[in-house]
Amino acid sequence: MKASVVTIEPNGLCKDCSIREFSVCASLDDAELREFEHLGRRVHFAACESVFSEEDFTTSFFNVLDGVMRLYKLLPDGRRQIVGFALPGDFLGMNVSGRHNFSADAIGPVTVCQFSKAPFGRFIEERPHLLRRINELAVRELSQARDHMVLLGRRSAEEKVATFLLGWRDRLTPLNGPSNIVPLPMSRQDIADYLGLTIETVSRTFTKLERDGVIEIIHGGISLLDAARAEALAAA
Amino acid sequence: MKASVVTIEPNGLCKDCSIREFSVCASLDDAELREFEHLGRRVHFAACESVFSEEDFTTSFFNVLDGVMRLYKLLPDGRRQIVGFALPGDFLGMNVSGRHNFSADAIGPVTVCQFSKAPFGRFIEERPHLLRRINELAVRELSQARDHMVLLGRRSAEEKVATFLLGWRDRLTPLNGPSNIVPLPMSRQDIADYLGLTIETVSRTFTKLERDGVIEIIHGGISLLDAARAEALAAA
DNA sequence: CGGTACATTGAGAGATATCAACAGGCGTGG
DNA sequence: CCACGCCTGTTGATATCTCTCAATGTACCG
Repeated sequence: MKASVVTIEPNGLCKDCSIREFSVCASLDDAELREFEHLGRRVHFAACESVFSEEDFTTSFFNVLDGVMRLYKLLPDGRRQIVGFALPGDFLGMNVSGRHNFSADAIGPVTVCQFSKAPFGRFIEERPHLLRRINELAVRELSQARDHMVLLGRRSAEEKVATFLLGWRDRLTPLNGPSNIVPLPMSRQDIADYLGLTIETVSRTFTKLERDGVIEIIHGGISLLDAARAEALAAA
Repeated sequence: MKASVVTIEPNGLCKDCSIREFSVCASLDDAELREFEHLGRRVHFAACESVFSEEDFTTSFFNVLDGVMRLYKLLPDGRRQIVGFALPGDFLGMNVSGRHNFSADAIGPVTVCQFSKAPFGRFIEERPHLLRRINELAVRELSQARDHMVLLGRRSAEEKVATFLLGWRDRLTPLNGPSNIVPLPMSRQDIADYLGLTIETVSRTFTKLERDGVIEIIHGGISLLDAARAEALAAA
């Protein structure tokens, strides 16, 4: 959460954008895309930089192009709940109050496509299909949010960790292709704050899963040795 | 969660609808409203009836007119997480998969305005401002969902209960006007499943809050004696 | 009046948190 | 190139909060 010191570079072309099909822009045709290109600018963030903070006035929307971000809320006493991780293709900045309702920072180096609120709003105004796409993303997020509530409220530590690993693997699949190697760019503390646990419990649970032959802990992630058993532990 | 035995009555007029200003329909003008009237039908549900179930194919959208519903998800072993309570003005049925992603049943008698999916979809198609309104509701729900994640993942039992009581009071204010009497139409079990606690812990926490002079437990709800202290206990 | 469902209360158990020590990796600097 | 220190992660011992199991109480309804 360092101060924001970003680098901006000229936009690449939307049609070459690797994440276009996953993103809001998937709903735009070629002509619209060319117009759209002028609205966004590519911005880089270094590891641990803040992209925006809860309660900031929203001035931009962000489309994640590369890297991973943590999205979180803090209680006044410092307790933190990570409400999600943002991956390439994710769209951030929607709100009703004019303020962000969570904070976001880069976990590793991150590239985003940043859109100023007003011009982007005008662009949407005339393109209901883009609005429909945005709504679709919001509704999908809402569904994920509800799943996560179930996890936070009703699952044991082991179920939480197993569910997280499988869910994270599944989210990475469209980006990296299917694999049993699951990279975990976030820290144990991040995982703990995402799952509503402490760092120690996360660590112990990882170790237990490894002892049980479900995973192997490797540098920067885990290897999923027994996906079937992990599924069973996740309790659907 | 009884089988659905509903009664249907002819529609009243949208313009007389008491919850119109809180609802999706707030975005419609008089002419649209007259057309809109023909799309929805008023449907009643008795206490504990199921309105729809998770994994059901969505065939309708619902606008709650009267009563309270619990929205919940179940784990395979029966553990339940209530993901929200629906009040008059709430709009249900948005999804991306074509299936509901939670179950909904009436807590007491409930009246909804039910819209068949296809005609409603067509109506929206031509009215981007309605879509914008729906999107606004989705984004607001998303924000609430994230707040609830913080509660589930990072708050103590006492904080959870205090937060719930204050939040519930605030949600009722636009409907009933401000009051320190907070009706609780849902059971202790419902509250427990909403807060990620057991019924016993909820009961004990209520009792403790009463002993401490923060609330008084009354029939069908509580009286908020010391709102300031409750706010403090809720830890913002 | 009795029965049922819901709520409260109590005693004890258990899962996760807390507090504390230790290990390993990595970069820095001698 | 090695030594040191820092940061992250792991492991252990203990505490504590919430859950579980059980009993009792209370309101509603036939």
